[in-house]
Amino acid sequence: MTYETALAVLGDPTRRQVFERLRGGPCPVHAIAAGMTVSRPAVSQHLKVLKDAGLVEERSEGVRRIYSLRREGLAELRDWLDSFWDDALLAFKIEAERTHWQIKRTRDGNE
Amino acid sequence: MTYETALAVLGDPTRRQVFERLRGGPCPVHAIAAGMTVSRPAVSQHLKVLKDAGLVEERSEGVRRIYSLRREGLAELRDWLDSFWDDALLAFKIEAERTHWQIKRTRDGNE
DNA sequence: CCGTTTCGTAAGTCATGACTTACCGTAAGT
DNA sequence: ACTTACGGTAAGTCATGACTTACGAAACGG
Repeated sequence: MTYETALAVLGDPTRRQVFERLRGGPCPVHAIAAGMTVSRPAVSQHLKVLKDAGLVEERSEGVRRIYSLRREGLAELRDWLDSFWDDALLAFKIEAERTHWQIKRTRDGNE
Repeated sequence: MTYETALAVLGDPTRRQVFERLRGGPCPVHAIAAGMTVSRPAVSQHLKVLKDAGLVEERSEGVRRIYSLRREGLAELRDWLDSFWDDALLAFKIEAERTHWQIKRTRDGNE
């Protein structure tokens, strides 16, 4: 989805914990909940939010629902982050063209 | 600071709006609030949170407080995001352990 | 000086959403 | 068929935090 959604969804610590739990690989719900302090329904609810945000995908295996990470869901967020550094480069270039001063700066911004 | 903080802080839409407003360059508080629907104190409060998270920095100019973006505050979050792809690469590498592939994702900006 | 601009903080309100327990359907084992 | 494991959904509670207005302090202009 959008980077806004990803940020809002991953902003919650518990939900992030669920998300990171899946870095180890696909996992059924009860196994995710086992390592956490909150109840299993709470985990289910977080998984639904994560799924709606495209950060996680679900597959059925009998009575189990196996959830796994969906890294593409993070792509927009990553691009958004990168664009901030593009901003810095752009501003740097404009500034360099506008003024002929010698510029000694760090890569991150003004000082 | 940590990527957890960055995610929690940027999770709020209004706060993100304040943050993105600063992409255009340093800005005093009243000017930020001018383009928004919420009150000026609300903006101040968001700026405080952003500053505590290291995402923004403040400088005084007379009676004005000029806020500007602090891109380093995003670095940890970006690294965290990248690490997800590292996960994928690692798993892939293990999978293809017999063939000696060189996989590389290029990105500038690393200090 | 005195009024204005700028901004942070205090105090209080209110909605959102993260939990809980309870319940239901479904699949599998015996 | 009965029992158990698994997990989604409903309903209700409760705390967090995002707002508001009101106020005080600091710099500046007239």
